[in-house]
Amino acid sequence: MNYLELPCYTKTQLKIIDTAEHLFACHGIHSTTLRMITSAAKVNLAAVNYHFGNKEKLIQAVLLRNLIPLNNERQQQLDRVLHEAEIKCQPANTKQILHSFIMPTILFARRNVACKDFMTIVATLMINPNNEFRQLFNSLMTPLLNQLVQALSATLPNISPSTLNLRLQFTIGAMIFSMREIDIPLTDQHLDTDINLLITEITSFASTGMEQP
Amino acid sequence: MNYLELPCYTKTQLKIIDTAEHLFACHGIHSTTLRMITSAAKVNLAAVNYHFGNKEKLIQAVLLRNLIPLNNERQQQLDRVLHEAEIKCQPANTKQILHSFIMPTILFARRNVACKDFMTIVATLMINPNNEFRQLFNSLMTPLLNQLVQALSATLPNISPSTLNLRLQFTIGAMIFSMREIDIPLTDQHLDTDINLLITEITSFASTGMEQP
DNA sequence: ACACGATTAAAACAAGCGTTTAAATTGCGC
DNA sequence: GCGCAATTTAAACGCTTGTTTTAATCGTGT
Repeated sequence: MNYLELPCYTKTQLKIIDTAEHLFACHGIHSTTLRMITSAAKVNLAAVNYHFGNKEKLIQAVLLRNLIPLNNERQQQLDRVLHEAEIKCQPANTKQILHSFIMPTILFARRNVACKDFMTIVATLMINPNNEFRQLFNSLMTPLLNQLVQALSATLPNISPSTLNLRLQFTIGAMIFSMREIDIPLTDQHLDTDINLLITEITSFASTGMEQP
Repeated sequence: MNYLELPCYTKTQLKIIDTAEHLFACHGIHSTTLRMITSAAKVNLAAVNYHFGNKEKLIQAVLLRNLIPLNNERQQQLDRVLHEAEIKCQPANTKQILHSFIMPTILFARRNVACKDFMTIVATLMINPNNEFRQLFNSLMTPLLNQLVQALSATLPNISPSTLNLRLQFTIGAMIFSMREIDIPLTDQHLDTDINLLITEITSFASTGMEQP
């Protein structure tokens, strides 16, 4: 359920999308100009309008190209966890549920530079309230997040759904802030934590916080 | 220590700063034009350049006007917690330390619309890696955050400083995402949680996560 | 009431923006 | 190898941006 497909792009279109993705993350979506994108991608200025229609549709293409596979993977992991729990006739535990969301996200963010860049775009989207792409973003995220809350509710029936909502929000915030080397000026040491350690750390951090009475 | 002072502004300057703060949060710093600011503030277009020099210095003024009082308050709370612990001749507990940072932040974010708007700007700043104001931001935050890590280290000597760093990063992420009604599409219910409940929730969420073995 | 610095006002500036146009070039089926 | 559609190119479009300029107005000390 909810598995979405992607259009297939030509080489020029991919050059543009790849470059745009990186520049969007570095300088922000609105500060990135078509001239920056096309000159970095070594294509003509008019190529964006020719291949995508306009700048906004290019942004949407960047979002969809990354969010659809990522969400498909998250959905697959959650389905697996819920299915295994169903077999054992008992609800999945908190750590498993959160892991099904956190693990694919961190793996994606660490896959390569482009993916890491993309997560910066997503983080900016989530934080900015009046974003024109929020509706698109929400339509992609809502089904999965609702399933997560539902699964958590089954596992933690003593905690009210509104509290679970709040704590899931905390969890997503913690995850987003852990994904890239956000230079929170804690120390000057670079945070290139081992990826498996990072996944375990954030999952147990969120789980213990989620389960507290 | 580390208490900084603010310049005092004229009425016109304040009108501009107030308006800019709101528009920056709504549309992003770079998407907000001087014409948007000056027309909303009902001042002349040239007023920004006359009073602040240029747009960048206006942005810095907005940052300083909010961050300096907020950080002074955080510093005061941390000093108080550490002082009380010193009197009792035992390290402050995790919850107290985190509370000294979280409580002033959430109170500030809920003070009024302008403050809430400002936190959106801060969140965007923290997420975007190549931001031109990061250096200014870091110079304001580093001293306080280092003290926090140090205090946590004294309380939780069995947890490595790098792990504490990571978990403090989680904590800040959770806090940032809880501060404004980020429309994470969980449910369509509006998240106007009671402010004291929110502070307790996030403090204990972060504390239990911080203390796990 | 006058003078003079501080502030506001209106207009213009060059530069950069997204987009469009029209011509040049490419690539592939026949 | 020709022809035609797909793509690329270069140039220009109208518009908005941050900033500057020059003139008008304000406010206060004498």
